[in-house]
Amino acid sequence: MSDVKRRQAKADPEMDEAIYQAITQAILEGRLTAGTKLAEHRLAEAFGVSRERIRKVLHRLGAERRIEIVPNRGARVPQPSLNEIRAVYEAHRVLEAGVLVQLVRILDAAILARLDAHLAEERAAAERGDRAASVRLSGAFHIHLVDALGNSELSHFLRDLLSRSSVMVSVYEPASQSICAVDEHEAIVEALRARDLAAAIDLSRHHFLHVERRLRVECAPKAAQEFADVFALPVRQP
Amino acid sequence: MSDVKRRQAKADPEMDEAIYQAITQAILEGRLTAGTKLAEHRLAEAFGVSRERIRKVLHRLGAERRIEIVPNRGARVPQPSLNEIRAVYEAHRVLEAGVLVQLVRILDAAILARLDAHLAEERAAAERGDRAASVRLSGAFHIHLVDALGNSELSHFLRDLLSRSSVMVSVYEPASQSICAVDEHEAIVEALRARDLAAAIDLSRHHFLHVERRLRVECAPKAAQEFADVFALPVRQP
DNA sequence: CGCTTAGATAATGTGCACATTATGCATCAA
DNA sequence: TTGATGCATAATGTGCACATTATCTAAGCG
Repeated sequence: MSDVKRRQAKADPEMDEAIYQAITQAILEGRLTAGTKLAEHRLAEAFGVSRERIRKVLHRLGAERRIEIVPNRGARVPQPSLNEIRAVYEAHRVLEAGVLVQLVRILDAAILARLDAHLAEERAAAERGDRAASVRLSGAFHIHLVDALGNSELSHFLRDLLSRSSVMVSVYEPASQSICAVDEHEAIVEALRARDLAAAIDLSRHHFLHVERRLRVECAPKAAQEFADVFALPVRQP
Repeated sequence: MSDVKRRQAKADPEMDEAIYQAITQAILEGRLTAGTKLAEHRLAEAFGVSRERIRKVLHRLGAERRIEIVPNRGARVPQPSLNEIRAVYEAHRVLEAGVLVQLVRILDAAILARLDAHLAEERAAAERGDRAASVRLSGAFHIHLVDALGNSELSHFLRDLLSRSSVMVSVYEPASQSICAVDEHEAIVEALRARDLAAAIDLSRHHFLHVERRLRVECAPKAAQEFADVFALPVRQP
């Protein structure tokens, strides 16, 4: 009672979210390579929290297909096959075709202005050779397209696909090339501005085929990482 | 030790899956109406399992947006607003447009044969006035369309949308009308057979607009249900 | 009479102990 | 040397006890 016997941490949804974001970001940014074992005890120690909290986050990640969970055998960072990657890209391509169909119907000056502003930003990053920004902005372009519809279902699905393809790119994509050609993005917006639906869909299709063609089967059998190095923030001071 | 003190149930993923399916089906079939509180203790008692098992299933359902979970306040069957329902239908419409774009490219005799077979089944159900079968088959038509692409990502997303719109229909749709007109489905297949993409998209679009137009705001404030009646199977014999 | 508030009660969140299962390793036989 | 087998160890799954939070009720006050 009055003892300092044990102190139970109060309900803290922010901590759950912080751990969730930390692991998600680590996978997206490639700090956690494919195939890495995610042991509950190790993670609990690295974050300085109890094992149950890690367990809850891990199951949530498993339900969202971001990690792979095998009963009684724990969780791993998935190593998708080339076919699964192609399926994700194809799904993105199919979805974007549908988005374009709807977009030409509701297109107005405000939407075009937002897309133009993004293209300018993207081109600036490409011209100054900022690869990190280029990767981020090339993904953001497709997010802008679907967000223009204002449909949270579609936006959520696309972000899910994009987060999955990001980790895939980090595994299979040769790092020397830029992800998306800015020219192709600009061409899509021009077709939209001209209300040329067939052209926009065709450009989008070829754009994705270009990206898919760059994929190579390059397995990255990196050594096991130390979680304390992967996650910078959870260093707790005594 | 050797006592019959307490017996821990061995790991049983099938039980988890059974409970998950039971709750999902109950929501889909309308046995659990919108707004019903899903108390952990009540569910544990109804299924005859421990509270932690229910808790795990509930969090999984919450992650998939099938139920609504508020921290420290428990889980409820969601009562979506009319706008949210429209968003789900719009997402379905946008996705199907993209599916049609890809479908006309890979269309062959086998796919058309499967679609024709389904249409015959659907028309037979409509002509004999089997409303239950009509509802089921009209949803299955759209599943057939996306499954023809053989992309599990797209199939999974569409099934998710369909399961969400099913519960919505049970809440908002007047029960006297059939969900989908078979004629409209047949017209879409005919446009596909003629490789007329623009017509197919337009037919699909109007088809969904017809369904959306039927939606009415009809709140169903039914009385609280007894879980023992809702879930038939978990009656455990002593 | 209406509003606020304090206590009682019920439901959810968390940590821990233990059961169960998988894995690594040494030993032995062919 | 290679393969199989049994044991030791570690990791995951589950139930329970307790802390925390929300909800309900009723008393008190303006």
